[in-house]
Amino acid sequence: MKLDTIDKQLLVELQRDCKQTNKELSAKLNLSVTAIYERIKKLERSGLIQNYVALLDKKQLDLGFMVFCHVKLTQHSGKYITEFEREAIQLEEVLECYHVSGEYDYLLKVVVKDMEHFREFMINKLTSLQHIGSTQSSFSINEVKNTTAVRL
Amino acid sequence: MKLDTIDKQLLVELQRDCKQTNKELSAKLNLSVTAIYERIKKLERSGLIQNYVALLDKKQLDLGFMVFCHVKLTQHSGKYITEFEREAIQLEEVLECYHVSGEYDYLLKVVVKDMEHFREFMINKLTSLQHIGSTQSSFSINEVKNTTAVRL
DNA sequence: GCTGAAAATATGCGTCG
DNA sequence: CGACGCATATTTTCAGC
Repeated sequence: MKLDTIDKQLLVELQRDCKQTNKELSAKLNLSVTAIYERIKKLERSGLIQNYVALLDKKQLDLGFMVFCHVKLTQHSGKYITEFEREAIQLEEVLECYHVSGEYDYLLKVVVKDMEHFREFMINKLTSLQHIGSTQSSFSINEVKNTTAVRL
Repeated sequence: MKLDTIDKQLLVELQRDCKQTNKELSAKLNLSVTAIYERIKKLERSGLIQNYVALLDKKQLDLGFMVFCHVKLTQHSGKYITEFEREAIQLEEVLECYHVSGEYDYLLKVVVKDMEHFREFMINKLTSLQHIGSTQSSFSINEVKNTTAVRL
């Protein structure tokens, strides 16, 4: 889909705060409420806007402990990869999972309450997955930047 | 803030789709529209709901190339750390940046169009930051899971 | 893309358990 | 205190141009 300057401004705004009313957006972008409405619907239909979500404060939910787990599989056949991925997706502590290049096969972003819970996760969930070779974990000491908004 | 079962269900729903109407939510949770409204306002006021955002399809925006950059600083004094972080935050290609434990000091999630653009980013932006020692990059081969929603 | 009206929703209030 | 129903302010959504 081809985007003009107004579409891009609109996406910048919606990535920042998707609960703004069309009226507010129309004032910012100097367009009528209907024009804003039509543009947003078009962006939604095209799939460019995937969904609208609420972002929560993980600290308040006792999920302030973030760990990046690098995972190596024992073998790399298609069957092993598919099986590992199917199981990894199910783990609620795993917010993100990427098949990556380099020494390790996967990079996982894991969110738990504290070290105790991470230990539980490692023992009972991650290392008991099929085909897991070795893992290496890095703990987040400080979240310097974390945004879902991309440049336009 | 103390959350009961209904609050948790509400947060599950809002993490999935924050554009649902209070009417839809009231049907799902068997509560009145007003009760849903009051609960959401309370969750917003407490800061537990941080914000509402639109998530976009990066592929369609020509940002389908994701790279994880592990960064080592030349020194680790407070001054160097602060300076690196202040500069890293500014980079639009960097969606996330964490100070982490382990061999490398930082883990960055970088989003660009393709390898060419990543090369540009490395040469002109990342490696020209102050106090950068070495870096090691892993390319995302496959995004297996990527969610913003946490368990409740 | 705009204006203007209709339908749906959000929001504030008084009241009840 | 928190849930409810009702009344009204706002917003969304849809014609017609």
